[in-house]
Amino acid sequence: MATIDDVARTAGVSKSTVSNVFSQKRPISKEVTERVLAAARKLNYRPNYWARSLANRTTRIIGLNMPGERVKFSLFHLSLMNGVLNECSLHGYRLLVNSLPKSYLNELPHVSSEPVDGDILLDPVEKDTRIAERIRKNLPVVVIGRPPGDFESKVSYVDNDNVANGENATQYLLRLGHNRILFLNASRYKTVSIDRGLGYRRSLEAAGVPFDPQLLIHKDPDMTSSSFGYSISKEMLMKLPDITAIITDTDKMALGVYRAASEMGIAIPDDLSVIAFSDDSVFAPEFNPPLTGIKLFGEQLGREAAKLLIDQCAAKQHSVKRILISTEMVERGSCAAASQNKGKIQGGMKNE
Amino acid sequence: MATIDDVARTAGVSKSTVSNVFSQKRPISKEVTERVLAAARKLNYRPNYWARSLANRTTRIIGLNMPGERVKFSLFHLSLMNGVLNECSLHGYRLLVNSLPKSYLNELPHVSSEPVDGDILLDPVEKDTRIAERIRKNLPVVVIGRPPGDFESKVSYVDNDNVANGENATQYLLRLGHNRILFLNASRYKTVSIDRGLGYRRSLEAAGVPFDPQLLIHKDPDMTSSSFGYSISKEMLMKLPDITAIITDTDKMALGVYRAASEMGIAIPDDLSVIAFSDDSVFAPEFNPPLTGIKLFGEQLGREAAKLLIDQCAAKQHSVKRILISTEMVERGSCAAASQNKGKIQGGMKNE
DNA sequence: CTGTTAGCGCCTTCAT
DNA sequence: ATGAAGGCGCTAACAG
Repeated sequence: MATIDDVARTAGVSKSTVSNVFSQKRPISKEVTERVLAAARKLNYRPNYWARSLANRTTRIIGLNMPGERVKFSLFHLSLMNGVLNECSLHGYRLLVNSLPKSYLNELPHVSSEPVDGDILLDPVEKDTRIAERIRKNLPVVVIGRPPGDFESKVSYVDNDNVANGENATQYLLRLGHNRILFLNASRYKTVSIDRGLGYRRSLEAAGVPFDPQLLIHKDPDMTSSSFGYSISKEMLMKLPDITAIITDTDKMALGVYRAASEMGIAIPDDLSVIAFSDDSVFAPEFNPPLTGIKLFGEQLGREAAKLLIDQCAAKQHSVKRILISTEMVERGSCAAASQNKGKIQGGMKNE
Repeated sequence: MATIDDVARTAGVSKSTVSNVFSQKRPISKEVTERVLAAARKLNYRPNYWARSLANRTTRIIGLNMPGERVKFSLFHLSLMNGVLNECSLHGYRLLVNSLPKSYLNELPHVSSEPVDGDILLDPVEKDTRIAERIRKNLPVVVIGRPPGDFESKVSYVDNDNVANGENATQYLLRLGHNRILFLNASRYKTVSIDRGLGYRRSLEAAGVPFDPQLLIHKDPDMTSSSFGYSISKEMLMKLPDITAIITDTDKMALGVYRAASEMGIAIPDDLSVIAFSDDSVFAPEFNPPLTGIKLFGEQLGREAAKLLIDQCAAKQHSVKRILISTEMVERGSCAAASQNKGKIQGGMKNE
C-alpha cells in the first residue's frame, strides 16, 4: 500500500500538502490538488484509517454493547440497530458491535482501549458494571433503557416510560374486569422489568386489587421467549385457573401463550386476554386473534440514542440528557372483558 | 490517558518491556511483570488500540457490508449476524457494521482505507462493484450468497444451493399436482433470486410444464415483504385465477399472501398452496395454517462466513473456498394436493 | 498557499 | 531477560 510519502514524492509536494488535499482542512490550490490526486490515483493511495485515528484521537466509530457472554440479538434489538445505523450513516459514523466476552478482554494480551469514540449500552441491569467502567475510561456513553441506581443522573439515556407502560397494560386489563392478571415479565434484574413490574403493582393497588407474587414471573434467560411463554403459561393456567389475563414481555412470548391456551382449550380472548409489549408491526396483526399490545418504537429509540452519543462525541461536553420515547397502545383482538363464568368453564376452582 | 512511556517511567523499565508485558510476545520476569502491572493499574493505563493497530498492521475487526444506501436489516440478516458474531467472539474479532453510503465515502475528506482486516459481503447482486473494489485494495473478502459472474471463482463464499432450493420447492408443488405456480422471488439482480428462478424453470421444464413469465415476479425493493406479498398475490390471483400455488421469498412475504387469500375467500391449503424460503422457526409454525418452507440456516451461513474470513485474515493466504450449507424442507400445513375443481370454485377459467 | 519539524502511542529490530 | 533507537502513516504547529 502506498503511503502519504509516496504520494508526496511523486506529486513533488510535501506530506502536509497531501494530507490537506485529502482532509481539506486548509485550502490547497486547484493545480496542486489535481497533481496530488493524480499521483494518489496512480499509486492507488488512500489515507490509512488507523494512522489518521491515532493522530486525530478519534475513530468515528461508535460501539453497540450487549451484556452477557453469548450475543443473541432479538427482533427488538434488530429494530434498535436499524435506528442506530440510520443515524450513524447520517453523521458519517460506523457501528462496531461489541461481541467479545469479558473473560477474553481481561486476558493480558487483549487488554486495550476500545476502538470506539463512545458506546451505546443495551439492556441495562441492576448492578451493571459497564457504565462505571466507561466513566472511568472517560468514554462517552448512552444507555438504551433506564440506567441502574445512581447512574440514572450521571449518564444520558433513551427509554420508554416503562413504569407507565406497566401501569397502562395492567389498567387496561383491570378496566376490562380482569383482576387475576399474570405478568410474564422480562428477565429479573433488567431495569426494564423492574420498571414494568412497578407499574403493574401500582395499577393493581390503585384499583384495590391485592398483589399476588405468584402472578409476577420473570423470564428464564436460558429459554427462548416463546418456549418460556408456552411452558410457564401452561403451568400457571393449570395451577391458578382463575387467571383471566396475561401480560407478556414480547410478541414471541405471547405466541407461546397462544399455543398453551390452544392446547388447553382456552379461547383467546373469550377465556383469556393477552397483551404484549412489542415492537413488531408485521407479525402481531397476523396472530389469531390479532395481538393487542403496547408498541415501543425501537427504531426511534436507537436513532435517538445514536444522536445523543454522536453529539456527545463531537462536543466532548457532559450535559446529561434523558429522552423518553412515547409508546402507543394498539388494540387488536386478543383482549376482551372478563367473563364471569370462566372458572366453571375451565372446571377449576375460583378464589372469589 | 496514560501512555506506555508513563508506565515505563513509573515502573522504572523501558517501553519495550511494558509493551511485552502486555503483548506477552517475549518473556518478562515475574517481578518486572508485577511492577509494570502495578504501575499500569495505578495510572489506569491500557494500550491504545489504534496505535497498536498501526504498528501491527491489523485491527482484529471484520466488516459486515450491506449493499445499498439505506441499511435495513431483515430477520434473515439478523440470523446471519448472530452467527457471525458468535464466530467472531470465539476468535477475538470485533464486528463493524458498514452503514455508510457510497456517496459519503467518495467525498474527499472521507476517502480512506477501511478500518477492518476483511469484509463479509451480504446480498450480492449481478454487477456488484464491492468485490472488485476490495480485490483492488487487497482486502480479504468472503461473500454470503453466490458472487456474480467471474468472481465466483475468485473469492470465497458461503451459500445455500439456491438453484436446488428453487428446484425443490417447485418440484414439491408439481408433485402435489400444481402446474400454475406463482413465484414471488427476491429482488431482481440479486444472485439468489437468479439462482432460485433458474431452479424454478428447470423443475417446470423437467416436468414438461411450460414456463409462463407472468408467474415469475421479483420483489419491489421499495416495498416491505409483507405488503408486496399481499398486493401482488391479490393482483395475480385476480388476474390468473388458475394459480393454485405460490412460492414466496420469505415468511413475511407469505404472511401477505395469507392475508390476500383470506380477503379473497381463498382457503389455504385447500385452494392455494404456499411455500416459503425462510429461516424463521418461531413464527412460521404459528401461521394459520402453519407455513411449509425451506429452511436456510442463516446462523450457520454467518458462522461459516466469519470462519472463512478470519482464517483468511490470519493466514494471508488466498485459497478460494466455497461452502454450501444444506437446507431442509419443513412440511407443515400450507401445501396440499391441487384440487381439480379449483378453477370453477374461483369462478375463473382454467387453461387445461 | 506550501514546506518543515515534531509528535500521536505502540511495536520491533538489534544490542547487551 | 531487558534496553535503545527507529518506524508504522498521518496530522499539527509553526514557518515563510
